[in-house]
Amino acid sequence: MFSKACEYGIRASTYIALQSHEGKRASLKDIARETDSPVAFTAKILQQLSKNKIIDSVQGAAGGFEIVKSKINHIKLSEIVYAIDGDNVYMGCGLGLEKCNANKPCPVHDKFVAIRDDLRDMLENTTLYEMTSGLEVGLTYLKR
Amino acid sequence: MFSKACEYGIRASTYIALQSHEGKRASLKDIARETDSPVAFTAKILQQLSKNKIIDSVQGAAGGFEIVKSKINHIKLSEIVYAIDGDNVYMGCGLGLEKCNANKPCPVHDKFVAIRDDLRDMLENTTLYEMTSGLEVGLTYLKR
DNA sequence: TCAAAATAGGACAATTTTGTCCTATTTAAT
DNA sequence: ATTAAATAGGACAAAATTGTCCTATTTTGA
Ligand code: FES
Ligand code: FES
Repeated sequence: MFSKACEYGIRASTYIALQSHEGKRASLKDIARETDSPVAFTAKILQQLSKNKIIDSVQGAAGGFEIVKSKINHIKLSEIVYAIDGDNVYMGCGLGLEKCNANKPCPVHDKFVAIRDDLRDMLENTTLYEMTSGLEVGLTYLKR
Repeated sequence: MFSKACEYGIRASTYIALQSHEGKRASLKDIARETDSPVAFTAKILQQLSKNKIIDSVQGAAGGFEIVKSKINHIKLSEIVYAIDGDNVYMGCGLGLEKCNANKPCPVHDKFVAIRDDLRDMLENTTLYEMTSGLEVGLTYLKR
């Protein structure tokens, strides 16, 4: 569904949101540990998210990554997915034809678009805040 | 969503079904041309589908690939996807945790499972026959 | 000022996926 | 029988994705 990079990116963003909500800055090491992700690879992804203004990075000792509190409620999964995986999730054809196109649809077009739209809706309606709410009370997990 | 191999596999199977329905056997060359897929790579995928009893292959001159007419109506997309991509579509976690697990769910579990189940339903309820019906009348396409 | 701790970023390596090429085998037609 | 046309399958190559390593830079705090 999503690339590994995107999966790591969502998990990392969620953890950063969780920490930021408590006023804590998250270090790369912590993020990688708490999301069970490879450290250096995660670093690259965080750079990408930072360039896309989804997270903020602070260099230097006591630096790390954070998300402005007021944004946690507004950042949607769709933004993260788009920043890392691009628009394939939203525009791709289920059978791999060059872009989905209703004017020359593949045989699964109608059924596929319905599912893809549900997925888009889901991503556009799920905020980082929503992602963190179950974590705090031990209802959901970012690693096992 | 699906791997390239799987996309090619679905397109190839659909074309073979279309030809078999008219009593014609499809050659690798024709299949690759009519689905705009790389010939040798498609050959490997057809072998896989053949081993999984989804299509039949006939060696020798005038050989090719075909699907028993009575099966066209019964072969579901889910079987093709499973034969090529395995069970990741059905069991995978949206955030990449080792297998989806409702007892230790990731933060998108509930929403993701709903979409994944819709996708599964779609694949399990779409037959090759249904895939071909629009092709014959020029309503849908296997390439552009 | 200096050392330590952290991110930034370039270069590289490993793995997986995608794709090609060549030879063997099978079958039909001559 | 021989040849031609087709799939089977192994070995290999290319490309994309995933992951590592090292150095530079930034910042804090002693
Ligand atoms: S054309 Fe294939 S999904 Fe729209
Ligand atoms: S645990 Fe992640 S989707 Fe079910």
